[in-house]
Amino acid sequence: MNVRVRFAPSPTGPLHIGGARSALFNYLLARKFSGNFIVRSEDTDLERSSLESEHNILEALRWLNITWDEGIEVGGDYAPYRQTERLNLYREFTDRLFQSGHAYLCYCSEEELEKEREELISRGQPPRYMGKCRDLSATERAEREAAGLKPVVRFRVPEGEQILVKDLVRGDIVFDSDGIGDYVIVKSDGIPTYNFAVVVDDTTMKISHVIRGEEHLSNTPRQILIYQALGETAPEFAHISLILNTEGKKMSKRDGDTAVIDYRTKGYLPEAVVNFIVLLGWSPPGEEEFFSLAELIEIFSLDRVSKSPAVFDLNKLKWINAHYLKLADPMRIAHLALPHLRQMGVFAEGQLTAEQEQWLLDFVATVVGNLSCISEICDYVHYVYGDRVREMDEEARQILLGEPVPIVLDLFRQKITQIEPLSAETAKLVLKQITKELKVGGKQVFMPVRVALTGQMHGPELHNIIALLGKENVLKRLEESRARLRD
RNA sequence: GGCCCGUUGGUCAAGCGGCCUAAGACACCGCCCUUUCACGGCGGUAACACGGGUUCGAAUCCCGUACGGGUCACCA
Repeated sequence: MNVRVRFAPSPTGPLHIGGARSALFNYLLARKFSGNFIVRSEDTDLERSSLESEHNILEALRWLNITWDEGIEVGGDYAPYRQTERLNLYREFTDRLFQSGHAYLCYCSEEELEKEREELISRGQPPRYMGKCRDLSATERAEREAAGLKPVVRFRVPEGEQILVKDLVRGDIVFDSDGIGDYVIVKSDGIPTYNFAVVVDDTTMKISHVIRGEEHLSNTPRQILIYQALGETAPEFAHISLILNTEGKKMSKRDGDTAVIDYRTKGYLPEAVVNFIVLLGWSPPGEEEFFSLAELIEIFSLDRVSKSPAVFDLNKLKWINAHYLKLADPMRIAHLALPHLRQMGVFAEGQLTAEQEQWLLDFVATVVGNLSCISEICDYVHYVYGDRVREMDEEARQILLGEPVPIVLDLFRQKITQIEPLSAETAKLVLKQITKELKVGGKQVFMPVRVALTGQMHGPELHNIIALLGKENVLKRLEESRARLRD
């Protein structure tokens, strides 16, 4: 069987984590079985849909390296791939449903429907449409038309039927058709609703597997009913669990960091985000946890997808990202870090000089092991850039008050002044010589120099700091610390 | 409220009736390495929601209860 899967977001906001995971699972399955992955747009909500959101979603997918064979911007045999461009098709299918008696026009007003809903709830019944317009006669319809009422099209839900949803991750689920009221399939403005359009699209695009979020599970029987009315076979379904925030609620825009693209600007690597996302709700067969997209295609399978919801754990994402950061080409990290450093004023706009480029590369190399995302590099700038020493805390001051400190710092200044050229290697040598000449422990040398230079007791490798700072800044910082000591 | 889904450590999760005195990972804590932070290495704390069955035997199967979630739109 030819595997054809799709990701069909509604372009009403940026791509969020949950959507990215649905897209990823679909993509993985398509690649695994040499099938097709389709991306389309469910933009029938004219109010909230925007091209901007659509762009954002596609951009985020591309960033994650989730590519599609058919769909928006790439085209394909089943184009168009935007629902608002497929209106004629939906009309055809609506006609088919009218002809077979599965659909009818409904003229009920919003107020009427609201009243009905309230009554049902107060009687302890599920709110649903009870079928008032089900069997309107031709004259009754004409009356309402004459009164200027705009009808919607409703689907006639059969009575007393059991609807079986065979779900690839949750097993068989049975729904009772009596719990479902006749629902709207075409709005009064002629635009189809989701439940109808999705069926028309999936069936005409020959979709074989529908992998989507759990929130669609209770919609599935409605859709199956339409497949049956149309005489089409429904695809296989797989409903994956929701992704929750730390409070255990469904992740929503309000939680902030839900937009995938934000992770790019914060300096997460796409391979890390993919690796993290796939581990939410899917578990690998072995103990290895790091996977490339290519490896995931090999080993991914729906039967290791979890039924229970997963909480988004930023700690784990950071850890995974740190891992990929260490593996990545320093040049790549440098380029990604550049905008952050420009923002901090370390670099002006425009082309870097060869010297600056080298400095950037060295900087990245000395701190990349400590980063869990690239924007954190900003926290390290003060160590290695500029001639001013950072405000120091009491503990650090104490270090400078130590007995042999002036001698150590003096000797250090002398040697630094003389050394040519000043590099990480020569700086290392200088430090070593001082411990030898003064016959003191390493800590007696390193700590005072570190504090005098950075104001901090912690930080990157000292010799790298010295080299990155450069002779001039080192001497200025030394002078500043000495002045402070005298106060 | 009806229907539907879910419930293993703080988090992600393995587990598909005996291998479970429940794996692994993140986080946390400790130790080692080290001039510092980190990286790395080693170790530790910590869980089968509850109650009934079924079975020689249940985290695993069944039924209830509780809790969480989804859905019931002219949103998708």
